[in-house]
This record gives sequence, structure tokens and C-alpha cells, in this order.
Amino acid sequence: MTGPAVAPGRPRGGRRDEILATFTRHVADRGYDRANFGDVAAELGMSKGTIVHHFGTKDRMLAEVQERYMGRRLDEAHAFLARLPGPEQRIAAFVHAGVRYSTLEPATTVAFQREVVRLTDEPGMETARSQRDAYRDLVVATLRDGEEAGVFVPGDARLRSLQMFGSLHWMWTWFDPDGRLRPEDVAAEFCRTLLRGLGVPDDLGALAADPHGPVARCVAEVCVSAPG
Amino acid sequence: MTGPAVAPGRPRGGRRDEILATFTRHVADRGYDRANFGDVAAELGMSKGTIVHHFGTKDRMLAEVQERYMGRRLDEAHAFLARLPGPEQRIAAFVHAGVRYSTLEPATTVAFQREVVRLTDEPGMETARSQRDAYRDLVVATLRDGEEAGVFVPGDARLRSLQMFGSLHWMWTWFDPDGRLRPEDVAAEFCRTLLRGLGVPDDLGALAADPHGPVARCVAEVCVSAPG
DNA sequence: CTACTCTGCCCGTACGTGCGGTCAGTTTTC
DNA sequence: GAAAACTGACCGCACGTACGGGCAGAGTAG
Repeated sequence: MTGPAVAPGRPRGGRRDEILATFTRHVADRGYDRANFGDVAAELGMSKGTIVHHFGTKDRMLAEVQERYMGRRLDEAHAFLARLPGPEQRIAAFVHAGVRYSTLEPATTVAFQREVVRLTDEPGMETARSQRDAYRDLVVATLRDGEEAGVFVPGDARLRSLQMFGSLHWMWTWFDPDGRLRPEDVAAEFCRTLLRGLGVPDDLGALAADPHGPVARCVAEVCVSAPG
Repeated sequence: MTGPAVAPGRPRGGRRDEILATFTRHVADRGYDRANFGDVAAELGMSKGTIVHHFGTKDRMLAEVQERYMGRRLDEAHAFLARLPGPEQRIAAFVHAGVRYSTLEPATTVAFQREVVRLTDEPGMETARSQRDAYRDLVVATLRDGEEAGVFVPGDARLRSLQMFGSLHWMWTWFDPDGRLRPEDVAAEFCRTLLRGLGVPDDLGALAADPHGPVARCVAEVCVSAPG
């Protein structure tokens, strides 16, 4: 039995969230391996021991970052899926949301994306991994629905989901939330190309891709700013 | 000894390449931060000091991996661009090649992709960065050519190139060269969806995407197996 | 009210380990 | 014999984390 104080009770103290947020930013900036307790503690004016007290180990801290992040993403996905019936609307929503994360929660999004690989092999990541799988399954199911409905041309839904996730998850390497490029424009361009690639007629695709259209508005309502 | 014909003239001899290949594999498996001299040396039955003797620092070793990798990729790109006139053929070739790397040089490809972010800020990576930029510029130019020729529907060529690179560079997180999924099939599916997304007519796109078609054959001839 | 105790948050330090890199010297190659 | 290849011991440091204790507030008894 390791630390009994960490997981169950959810003490949710003020300092705890602050630590997690700072740690997340450091992971986003430098990567997990180069992020360290000392820097986080120094920035918050506390001792390294305090961090250990709250989280136990570095691994668990990262796991908690991933789990919280994916938990929010899953909630949002279920919310906009409930509101958008069309397969092309739903795929567009996934794209709009995926891009939107980069500005809504830049640090957490980058931290998640650059350390996703740890979900596959690292122990202690089972929860986060199954959340990630559930999210991907939602996309795959949507792609299959669209095929059956005749909205998308037939193809390999799993491969297409990976193609789509690649474009979104790679954003952390080039997208700057404070830069000139606006996230809505990125999402719109990605949507247009992807939907056309899936065989969606141009007028239907353009409506779903439109940054001011119904899909983007729905996503904007569902995906609202989260605590830092 | 086991070495194959030690090159007489140059220090670029067998042992050095062996070190680089092993280091590359370790970076691919564990990431740059967790890859270390000790393990590489132990695996090759040599001293840590030998590695330092050949490469100086760890940073430089990674830089050399990236530079060699991008150098080969640039040569190949110029080769198939010279042989394929059509913009849709050229884009398809970039995709076929991008997928092909994953099986031709799995270790180097994964090492490159998972550490690409170091090209942007790390000092000593200027050469590799400019090579990467040159490669991306080739794709962007091809996309613009295709627009002007009326083969692709108008759009943001830079964003489209990032969308495309994302799909390919993300492969290291899910593609298994020894798995059941064949790389040609991945490339074909990616090509079909992407080319259709760019507005290429289905028959023209299908030909360029075909794993046994002229484009794939050209790429297979140009991108041949390289040493580690 | 005071006194006492319990408890959760927090601190500072010290330890062990792993790693990049140095160096003086030896072996191998041409 | 010079240069290159290689060795193994060693250094210094950064980092995760174990540990013992401090402190403040809540609850309780008198």
C-alpha cells in the first residue's frame, strides 16, 4: 500500500490545483522529463516536499493532468453529439473542438498532446488511456454512421480517425495561441478539406465548417473556459 | 571482428555509424531525454568514453541523426518531384513517401518525429531546421502550383501542408511496422481522403493513391532502404 | 474562557541514483 | 611513430522522494 491520502477523498484544496496548473504549464513548455518539482515549487514559493505531499509521485501528477483533461473532453463531446444530428456536423464539431482546446486551455492541451505516448505503455495510465480510447471510438462510430447514411464515401473509418487526430494533435508543434493565426480559421480550413475528403458535398461542408455557423456556435457554447 | 569492410580512408567508419544507429533506436524507444550513453555503450560492448570521443555531446548526436534523416528525405523528394509532373501526383508521392519511411527506417523515423519539436528552439539544430523548412516549402509550393493549375480548389496552402504533415508525423504514436496494417494501405487511404479533400476528381485521385499505381511505384524506386 | 489533542497542510533537509561529460592513459591502425 | 580509437575511473550536478518535524485550526472537555 502506497500513499493513502492521494486518490480517494479528493481534498481539492486550493493549493493543490495551483500546483497542478503550474506543473502542467512546465510540462507543456519543456516536456515531462525536463519538468521538475524544484522549478514548480520555486515558482509557487513553496517546498518540493509540499508537492510530494499532495501528489505522491511525478507519474501520478501527470496521470491526473491527463485524466482531468480527457474527462472534460469526453463531457464536451457527449454534449455536442447530443445536439448535432448530422454525421458531417459531428465530425466538424470534433475538429472545431480540437482546435478550440489549443486556445481555451493552451497549457493543458500541449501537455496532453506532447505526452500522449505515455498513455500507451506507462503503467498507472490505464484510466487516461481508456478515456482516450473512448473519445476515439466516438469519432470512429461517427465516421461509420456517416458511411451508412451515405453522407461519407466508404473507407477505413479507423484510419480516417487517425488521419484526423494526427492533424489536430500535431498542432502543438506549430500553433501559437497568441499568434496572428486565429483558431477559427484553422478549424474552418481543416474542416473544409477533411469534409470534402470524406465526400461531403461542398455546400453542406461549408456550412459545417463555417466559423460562425451552427456547428461552431454549438461547440463554442459547449466548450467553455476551464479553471487554470 | 564482426564489422563489414571498414572504410579505409574516412573516419566515417563502421563503429561510428553503429553507435549512431543504436542511439537512434534508443531515442525512438524511450525518447531523447531517457536515452543515455551508458545503455548505448553497454549494448555495443564499448565504453561511454568512446561515444563521447566520436560525437562530443548528446545534443550533437541528435542533431546528426536529424540532419542525416532530413538530408535523405530531401534527396528523395527532389528525385520524385523531377519524375512526377502532376500536382496531385506530387502530393500523393509526399504521402506515400511519408508512410514508407515508417517501415524503411522505423527507428530513425520515430526518433525524428518524436523529437521534431527540438528543431524549433534548441540551439545547434539550425541545419536540421532549415532542411525541415525546405521540405515543407516543397509541399507548400506544390499545393500552390496545384491551385494555380486548377487541380486543387483554392485554400490556405500553408495550413493544408500542416494538416497533411500532422497526419504523417503522428504515425509514430500508433503505427507498428511489424503489425498487420500494411503501410501501402495506410498511404492509399490517406491519399484518397486528402486528394479528394483538395478537390481532385475521384478517378485522378484513385490513380495517384493506388499502392500499385505509377506514383507509388516511383516512390518505391526512389526511396530505397538506407543504413541506420 | 482555557487547555489539550487531533489532523491536514506544509517545510527543510538529506539521501540515493543516474547521467553527461572529463581525463589520463592504453591499444590499434596506417 | 603519429594519429586515431578506445578504455575505465572519476567528477559534479540535478532530480525524485523519504523523512521528521512545525504550525494552524477544529473539535472537545473542563
